[in-house]
Amino acid sequence: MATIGEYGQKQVKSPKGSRSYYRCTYSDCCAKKIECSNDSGNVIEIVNKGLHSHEPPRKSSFSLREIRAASAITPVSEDNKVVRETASVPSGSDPSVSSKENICQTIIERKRHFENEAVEEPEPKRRLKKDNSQSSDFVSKPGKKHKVVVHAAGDVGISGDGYRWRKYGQKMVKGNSNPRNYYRCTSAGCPVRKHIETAVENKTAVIITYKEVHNHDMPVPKKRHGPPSSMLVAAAAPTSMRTRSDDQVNIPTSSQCSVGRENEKQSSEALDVGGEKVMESARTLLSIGFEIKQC
DNA sequence: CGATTTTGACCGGCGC
DNA sequence: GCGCCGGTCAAAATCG
Ligand SMILES: [Zn+2]
Repeated sequence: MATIGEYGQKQVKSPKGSRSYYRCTYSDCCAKKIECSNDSGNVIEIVNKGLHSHEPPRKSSFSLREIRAASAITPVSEDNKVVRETASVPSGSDPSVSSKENICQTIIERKRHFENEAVEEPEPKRRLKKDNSQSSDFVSKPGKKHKVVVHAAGDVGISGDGYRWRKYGQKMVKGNSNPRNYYRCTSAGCPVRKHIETAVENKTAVIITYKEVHNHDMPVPKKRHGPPSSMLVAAAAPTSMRTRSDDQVNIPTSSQCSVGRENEKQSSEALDVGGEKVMESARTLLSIGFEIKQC
């Protein structure tokens, strides 16, 4: 789907056939050309997309990424920013497995709790056809675990878990105008994956979904020269979110410039799937959403 | 020059 | 069985 369409393609099976794909070298230019050739070498189809809206090649001393970000035609750029911030923040829960387990347990508890509760389906406007995918998914999902999304506000410190992540994909998901980013732990043999997506509404909110658990120590201890002992356990603080179901945790500190939009509490709270067995075998899902205030 | 991002293509599942 | 959709791959580009 992407910005325009990606209808979902399937054919073009054999990677053999010449499928030359050209793109304008200009980073900001969307012009693309695709040449589809048959095995015989004859060009069957040529697709030209986009228009060259730029002057002839020229050297740009600015990094392309910055230019892209600067373009900021859509609010998507914010997302990138968020991601970057995420990667830079240290703090992390305890590297030990126990802490993670704790967190998982907490999530599960919440999930169950909400399961009984009514499912909120705001959808003020737009999408009235069969786009009830969200609600329908939740309801109809019988024995499917997957997805435990908890919306909890917290300190930005949580965003950085201290691990190195390599982005391996980005996709637009239905029902959300913001793209979802896919990350994977850079450590070899570590199956941990992470999805980050901006909330449907309230671009300042981000939903992070962790999958699996790390089987290695933190590769990025380079932060403080001091002894890395005694971390801030309060960051995750699974116990902190007990009792009150709707922890409207507002950002205590670091919530400085709210820019144009004020702090909408909004609170999407938790939504999840109706799964009986949440964690199956070695599969552990953990999703945490939190709000980020950026200047 | 290696690590990481970018991005279209591809795959497999599921709903209709 | 087709089409939609979420997730992943991998080559090129880019960063550090
Ligand atoms: Zn890892």
